[in-house]
Amino acid sequence: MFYNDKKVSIAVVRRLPRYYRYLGELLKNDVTRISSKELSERMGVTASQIRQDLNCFGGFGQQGYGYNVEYLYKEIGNILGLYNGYTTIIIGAGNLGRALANHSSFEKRGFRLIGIFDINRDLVGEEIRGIKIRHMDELEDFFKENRVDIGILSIPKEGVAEVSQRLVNLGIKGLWNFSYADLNLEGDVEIENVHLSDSLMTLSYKITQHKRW
Amino acid sequence: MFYNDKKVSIAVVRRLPRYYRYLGELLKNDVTRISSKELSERMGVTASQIRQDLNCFGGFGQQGYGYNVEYLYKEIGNILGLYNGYTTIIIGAGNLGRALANHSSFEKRGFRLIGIFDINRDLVGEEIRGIKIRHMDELEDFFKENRVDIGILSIPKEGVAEVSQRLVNLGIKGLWNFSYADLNLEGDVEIENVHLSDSLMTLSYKITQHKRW
DNA sequence: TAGATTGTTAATCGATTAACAATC
DNA sequence: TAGATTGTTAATCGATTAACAATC
Repeated sequence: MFYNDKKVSIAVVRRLPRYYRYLGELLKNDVTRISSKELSERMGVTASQIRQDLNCFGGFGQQGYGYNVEYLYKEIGNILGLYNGYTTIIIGAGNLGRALANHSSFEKRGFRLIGIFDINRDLVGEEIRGIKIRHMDELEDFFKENRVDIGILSIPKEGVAEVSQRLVNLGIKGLWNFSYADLNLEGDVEIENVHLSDSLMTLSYKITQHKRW
Repeated sequence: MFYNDKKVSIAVVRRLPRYYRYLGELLKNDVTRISSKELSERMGVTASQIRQDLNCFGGFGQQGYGYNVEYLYKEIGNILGLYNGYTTIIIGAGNLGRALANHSSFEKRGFRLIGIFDINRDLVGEEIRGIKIRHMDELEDFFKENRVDIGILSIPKEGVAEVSQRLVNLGIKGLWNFSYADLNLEGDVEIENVHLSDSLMTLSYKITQHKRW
């Protein structure tokens, strides 16, 4: 069977990492099989949704049995591209950039941080987790010597348009954007925005509209 | 007219901060009025969606004229609760907690950081942006002396269940959760999760499924 | 007034849930 | 085999888009 023709909605995709996380926990607890019903109860979603979601990518289960936890875990990891050894670089070695560089859980998911860049020459040469900070001028040379898949943008919004376009021109595949601007780029690149302020304001809304208060 | 009876969907709410951001930019550029059509073109959404979204909360526009930028900006800010002077505390003064503490843009949106807590006694007394780090043991006393609205959870997932329940028991209104676990709490609290790994995996999926490669 | 644009209803589209035959 | 549970189709629900009368 071929599933690559169906267009999978972003809503489904955004649920995959959560399935992956729960399956990882089950695996850690030596659970070998699970039904969509039991998983749905643990996760607080419907069993129907789980089966629909998974069937966007293939028939991973077995009637009367359920799903093999390890197999499903690996399949979802594969769908998410976690075994492709994607490399990342961080642009902007400020507080957020440093925090992300030190966040070991990304490595655990198969992402490899290979470079950190900043415009501040005072930081150049400093090392974070064994990776030295380079000046932005070295970016083009770095791309000649390394395959860089993902750019992590932890710079103020003022510089992000120019820098991101530069990365796209260098052939980067994806941008993980923490700067508070919407990227609008010429070229073929995937973008994932993390707008922390938006998230905090959403929480603020929920609190404000809460019935109890 | 009263709009407080309509249940506003989370999809609408999550778009409000983005409207707020664009309106803020317009205001900065001295634009005094804007139509849903023009705003829709700038933002890359439909004019219909903008009008529908806004009308969940009230009729902020005027036929034949459009929307007054400053008025709409302030109204949305008010809906989001940005003028309520919400206070925040950070739990976990590791890399991420520090980065969030130094992130001045939250203050710009009206949130006031009043405390930072950690279990590591070596950090206690240290100051970040003038706010000294306290030990977790001081949490209860701190609540006696301060109104705390929002808890920012930047701790490893192992401790988050206990700590968050403690905060809820102390009467916190909202939790902004950066730890890689889903909170499941007894009590009345609003939760907003920021699962960075999930976001990175979503980007990884987009790259992996991209047609060009 | 005439033109522009909203607020709002109706139509469409997509996502979620329910149901059940297939089958392990 | 009988029971369990999937894969998948059909029904429902909700969100988005289109249309247009109201009105500034």
